[in-house]
This record gives sequence, structure tokens and C-alpha cells, in this order.
Amino acid sequence: MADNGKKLDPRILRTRKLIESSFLELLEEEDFQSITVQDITDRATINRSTFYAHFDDKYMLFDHIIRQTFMQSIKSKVLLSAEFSMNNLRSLIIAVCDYLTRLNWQYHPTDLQLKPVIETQVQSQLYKILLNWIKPLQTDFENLNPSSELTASMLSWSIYGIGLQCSQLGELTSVEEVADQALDLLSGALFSSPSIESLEVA
Amino acid sequence: MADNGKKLDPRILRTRKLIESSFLELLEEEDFQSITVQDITDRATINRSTFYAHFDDKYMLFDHIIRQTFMQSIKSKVLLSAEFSMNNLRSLIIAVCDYLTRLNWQYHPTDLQLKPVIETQVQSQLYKILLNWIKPLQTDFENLNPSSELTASMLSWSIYGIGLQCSQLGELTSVEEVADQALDLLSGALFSSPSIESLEVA
DNA sequence: CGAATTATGTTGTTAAAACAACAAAGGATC
DNA sequence: GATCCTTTGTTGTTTTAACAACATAATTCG
Repeated sequence: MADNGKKLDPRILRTRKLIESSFLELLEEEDFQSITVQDITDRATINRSTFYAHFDDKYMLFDHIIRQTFMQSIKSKVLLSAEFSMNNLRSLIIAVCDYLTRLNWQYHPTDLQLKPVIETQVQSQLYKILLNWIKPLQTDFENLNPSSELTASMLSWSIYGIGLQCSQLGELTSVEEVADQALDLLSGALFSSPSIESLEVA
Repeated sequence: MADNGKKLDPRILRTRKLIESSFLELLEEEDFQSITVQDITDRATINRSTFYAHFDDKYMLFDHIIRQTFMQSIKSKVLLSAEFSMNNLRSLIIAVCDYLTRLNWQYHPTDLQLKPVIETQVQSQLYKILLNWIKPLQTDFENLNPSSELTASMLSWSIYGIGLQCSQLGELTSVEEVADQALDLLSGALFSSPSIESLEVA
């Protein structure tokens, strides 16, 4: 999605992968704050200054990691090239719940400042996915309300909220159950929209 | 032993390790002849021409790998810094048998031309080890017969022969049993030597 | 056999990583 | 608060790896 078309030097790819995997390993061992850039580069067997040629700092690295792991996780469970449908929306919701639940288990709750980073990345990626789904439906009815952008924005935040709720409930409630309840609410809102009212559940 | 005291560039170490591990992986999947330099460098995520900056060709790489894995295996089972004794000699014989037996299982018998490479490396490494053990014993009796060099040479070839025998017998015979039989023969020969006749079994 | 493909080894140029050294910010300790 | 020590981020230079292009074996295959 944000992939550069250029052929990247293999050394760049290797170095980035080394940084990413080292960082992910370290995150499972200790909390974010106590990890130094030197720790990361030591494990990656690269020079510290090389790190700064790829990332501004460890916060930017975390930002990148969240975007990457999120998209990776979503791609394995949802067909992003697909069209907008209640079934696809359901898959997306469940995938987001899964991802955020895993994060909740994995990272120490001491790293409170990481939440906004996760929030921003997850929401903005969801927005892009949803807009790609919704946009084609609206081409025949240009300039109608609500706009694709507004719908995508509201949906992305809703789904993020669902995922957050899900991750806080933990394993107590079934993810599918929560997703279906949320879908009921969303369908009511969506079917009042003139451009996507033809999408009743099959 | 043959380690260079210089601090090597981390990139060199990383590249070599990548080449070595890729090559070892490929050797478990297919036979030596069918492996190309490109195959190795593809898996190692390095450029083909970089390979030639480190090794002349894949034969030299194999040579290096044998030396490396042999010494690694021996070091884990025998104290190379120790002095010459029947017990240490026994450990060494068993370690060589183990190594050659594993090789026999691991590599395809189609690669017949690899045997001389293995032979040369194993024998020459054994020679170095034995000479380091024997040399100190002879300092008091310089220029006596047989020389340390001759003793080390004969012993190294003997042990290589034992290992070869062992690897051909396979799992049928106990390695320890073969080693003890060989030790009986060797002790007879060694105790006629004036410089190491004081080494009777404890 | 002869042509086509594939693998090998080499070279000169370009891009990336290593390194050392630095100033400055942050934390810990007394 | 002053001091020490660690971490951060930056810079200029050197070394290594990538790349492309080439000539030349070695294989495959019609």
C-alpha cells in the first residue's frame, strides 16, 4: 500500500528486517522504555549509526512496526482487494479484535505512551482499507451525503473502538459474538445511506 | 587456532556466517554438485560477486566448512589445551568417530570427490592438535627419535583411519569399543618411544 | 554435433554500512 | 547542586557489498 515501486538495495531490506526482528524480540523480553537503540543494533549486528539512517528514533521504529504488523495480520485474514460487504466488514472487525487482543497480552501495560501510537496507526490503516472498499460504490452518485470519506472515517473509528473493547474484555467473551452485535448496530446506520443501501445481508 | 587476532569488520563476519549457514542448509537438501554459487548467495541474501570476495569457489567453501565444523565438534568434546594422555587420546578418537559418522549420514554418497577434502582437513587438524600435545614432552630430549612431528603425523593418520572405519561400520558397533581396541594397539607402539613412556594408563 | 542456455569468475563503479569522534541531553549518585 | 555515566543524535571518512557488464567454461537439448 505504501510500498515504494523502486527496487531497493538488498542491504537496505536486510538491515531493516534485522532491526525489525531484533526490536520485536526485545519487546517480548523487556518493556519499550528500557530498550536502547544500542540494544537493538547489537542484536541486529549492525552499527548504531546505521539505525539512524533508517529510523529517526525508536518511537518511529515502533510506529513502523505497528503499521507493518497490523497490515500483515489483516492481510492474512481479510481480502483487502474485495468489495464492501457485511461479510467482509465482519472479517475485518474480527481481525482487528484479534490483533489488538494479541497486543494487549504481548506488551507490558507500563508502556502507556504507546497506546496513542497504536491508535493512530490502526485507525488510519482502517480508514484506507475502508475507503478503498467504499469509494467505488459512490462513483455513480458523486457529491452525495454522506461522503465516502466521512463514512470511512466513522467506520474506522467504530471498528477501532470495537477492537479496544474486545481486547479489554479479554478471553471472557467470544470475538465473533461481539463482532455480530457491533454489526447489528452498524447495519442500522449504514442502511440509511443512499449509496450503500443495496448491501443487505445475503 | 587459525583465528586472526585482528578485529574483523562486522559486515565480513555477518556475510561469512550467512554464506556458511546457507551452504549447510543446502547441503542437507541436495547434493554438493547440484548446488550453484547463485543458490548459496540467494539464500544468504548477498550478491553473487560478494561470494567471490570471501571464497575462491564452492570447493574452497566446502574446505572451510569442513575445517570449521570439525574443529567446532572436537572443541565441544575434547580439551585441546590439555596435555597428552591416554584418556585425552581416547576422547579425541571418539570425537573423530562421531564427527565422521555424522558426515557419512548427512552427505550424499554421490559426492565422492568430497572425501579427499574431508580427509585432508581432518588429518591436518588432528596433526596440529596432537603436535601441540606432544611437543612439550620432547623439549627435554631434543633431537631424539622419533620426532614429535613424525609421531603426530602417524597418530593423526591412525586416528583418521579409526574414524573412517567407525563411520563405515555405522551404528552396528559401539564407538567406545572400537576406540578402546585402537588404544590397545596404539599404546603398544607409543610405549616403545623413550619420550612418552612415562604415560602409562593411570 | 552445434546452438542455446546456464554457471562461473572478474572488473569498475556506485551505494550502504562501519567507525570514530563529537556535543548535548537525561539519570543516577553522593 | 555538582559529578559521573549513559544514551542520544550527528558528521566525515573508510571499508564492504551491490550492481552491471563482460568473457568464458560447462550443460542441456534439439
